[in-house]
Amino acid sequence: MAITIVDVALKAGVSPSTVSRVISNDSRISQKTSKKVRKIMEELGYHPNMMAKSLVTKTTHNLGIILPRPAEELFRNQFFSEIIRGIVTKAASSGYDVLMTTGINADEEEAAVRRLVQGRVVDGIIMLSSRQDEHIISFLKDRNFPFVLVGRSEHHADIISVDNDNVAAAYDVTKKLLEQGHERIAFMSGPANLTVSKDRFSGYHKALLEAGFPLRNEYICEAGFTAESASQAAMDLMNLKNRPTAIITIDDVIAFGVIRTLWNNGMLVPEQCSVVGFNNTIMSEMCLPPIASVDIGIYQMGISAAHTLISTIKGEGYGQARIIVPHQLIWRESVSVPDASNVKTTG
Amino acid sequence: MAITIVDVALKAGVSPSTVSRVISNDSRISQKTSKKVRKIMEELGYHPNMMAKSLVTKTTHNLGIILPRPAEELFRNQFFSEIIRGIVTKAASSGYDVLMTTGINADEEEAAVRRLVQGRVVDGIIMLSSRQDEHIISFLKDRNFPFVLVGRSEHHADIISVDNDNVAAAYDVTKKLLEQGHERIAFMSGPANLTVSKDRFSGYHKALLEAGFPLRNEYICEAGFTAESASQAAMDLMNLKNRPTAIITIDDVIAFGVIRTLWNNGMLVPEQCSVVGFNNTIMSEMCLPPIASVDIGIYQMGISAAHTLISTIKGEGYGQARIIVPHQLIWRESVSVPDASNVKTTG
DNA sequence: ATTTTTTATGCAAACCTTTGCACAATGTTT
DNA sequence: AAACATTGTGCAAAGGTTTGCATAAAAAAT
Repeated sequence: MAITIVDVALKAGVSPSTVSRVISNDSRISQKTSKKVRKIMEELGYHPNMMAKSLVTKTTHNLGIILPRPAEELFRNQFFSEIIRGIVTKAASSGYDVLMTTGINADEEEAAVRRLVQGRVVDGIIMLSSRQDEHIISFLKDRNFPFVLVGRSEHHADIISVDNDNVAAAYDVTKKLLEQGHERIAFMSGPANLTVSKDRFSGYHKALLEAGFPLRNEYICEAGFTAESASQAAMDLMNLKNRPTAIITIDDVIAFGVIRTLWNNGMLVPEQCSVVGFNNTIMSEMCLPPIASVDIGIYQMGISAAHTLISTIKGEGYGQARIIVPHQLIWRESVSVPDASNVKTTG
Repeated sequence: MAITIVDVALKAGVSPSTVSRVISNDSRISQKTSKKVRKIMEELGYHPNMMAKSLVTKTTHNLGIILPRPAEELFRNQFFSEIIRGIVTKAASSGYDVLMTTGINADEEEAAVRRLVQGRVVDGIIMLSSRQDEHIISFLKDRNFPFVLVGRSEHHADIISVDNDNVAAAYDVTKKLLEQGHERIAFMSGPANLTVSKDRFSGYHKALLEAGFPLRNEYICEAGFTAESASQAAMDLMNLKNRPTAIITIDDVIAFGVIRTLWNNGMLVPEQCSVVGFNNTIMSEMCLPPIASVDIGIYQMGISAAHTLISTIKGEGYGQARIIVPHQLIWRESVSVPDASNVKTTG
């Protein structure tokens, strides 16, 4: 039988209420009593039962994370370890623990959320959105339950979210390539229906327009989630009469696939073609050549998400906000000024 | 005000006990009552308050994970996302959530553990040991609190742990290289004080002995945690009169560092020297050339750890066990049969 | 028709805290 | 010395479940 607050009270010759007040540093307790009680607590190795505490305070000091469903696939993407690291770090330093759960399918996922929310298991929830969780978002909103979305919701504008600006990031990358003299810049997305694909394409498009270059369909292509999936698209690009001098890819993995494909076919990066990735994963700095990429501040997003959620739980403002974490271009050897022989060709 | 079990009971015209029994599928409840109560629960959107439940059952259905302290550094290593993925997946499918916490320093870490254990926040704990947590292990053991260690404890033999066999893995790698005709095999560890460095070295040593080859000091060297740290050691090896025909490194990152260093100095892998990594991270399959590595089943370790912990919590056996997850050699292009011109040189 | 067994339900205590309110003791003002 | 303010503590209710035991109703056995 574990030792409780009344054991401490008895031994200290005070009431449980007093012990409770000592623990919460209630100003009304005298120095003397406080010291005495603390000593007994120490002696007995007392630690409050959090369940009992939560039951009365209606507070758990837990932050919930719903892991994206096909955990299998998505976890590979360094994204999740990075963001969770951010969340846990911030949470811990604010006195919160992080509770993770996941569901095998949409129904189970929703059940998990209900369990956490209605079962009062967590004080707030961070949704790692990579798909349509609109249903769950509605559920949380209806109940006015504290939550923040990492990413972007298409249907709900009036929620708290933490995200990066993919349009701006792609715009910056494209613009920088243009400044370096590249004129024939290709864009290789992931699966086209992903928001991130669309957003980054927009940025690319915008920069091109601004610089007065037309959008050329043969420079726009699509890969999947894997390096292999980039192969065909890469070769198609390089077989064009006016091959691009630079390729912007939507992810380091795809950039990797492109570089490997070119290499396998006797073409060097960046000599024959510059390649840019996204997300600045370990891979990008390790590759030969190291891949220029965009650090979209994933760790920082985790920190921000936890911070914002905790503020919301405590009722310190927010309530509605869209927090954008700044990105940063990381220029590496996979990019160079376009080769003279390539540059002069025009489309 | 949230809706409680008595709201349901009232509306269904039964007592709270009955509702409780309906929820837990108590066999004594009649079909009719059960159906009636379930309908009301549905209507009212009732969900039990887990805190209250935990308070009386002394059970939380939470698994705790203590994240290694310098979370910063270690998280980079894909290890943690993999293992957590395994843990969460298994936990979820067994009706458990996973609660993560961390401490900034040793004291905070211990405080966190006490909070979880004595505060009855979790039913069991998974320790991700990468350092001396002996103190915490003692604490858990003394209290007879369910926990499993991922890794190995030097001081405590009689605990449940999940690990891979690094000695055997390195032995297998070395043996395979010997079989391919390599005779001059170097070994590059990480920081030498790490258990993993020691174990893998043992395996290497053992295979060499068995094959009748002497241990040659100039072939044993040490790198750090990063690719850069491997540079000097790699060049030292290649500058030897009898340069090795193969290098076994303790981690893919180090293998990567070696490959890059050789490349920068005009040497090709595997033509000039074969290189083997460890851990089979994304990097190893993405590298040019892809790195032969050892899959030590990290995801599977997560699964096993969660599985074993849950069994222990439920009192289904275990109690003391050392579970070894099998490894698997993943042979890739960074290894080839030694070049004839290299082979004939002898030391 | 009575007793026994079985089946289905309810009562109330217990789990461990926190906290509003009342109260006692001490110190301060008139 | 009386009235008042201040300070420190305790009482008891509340929070939402589960569960051992008792009991009522129904079914089965005598």
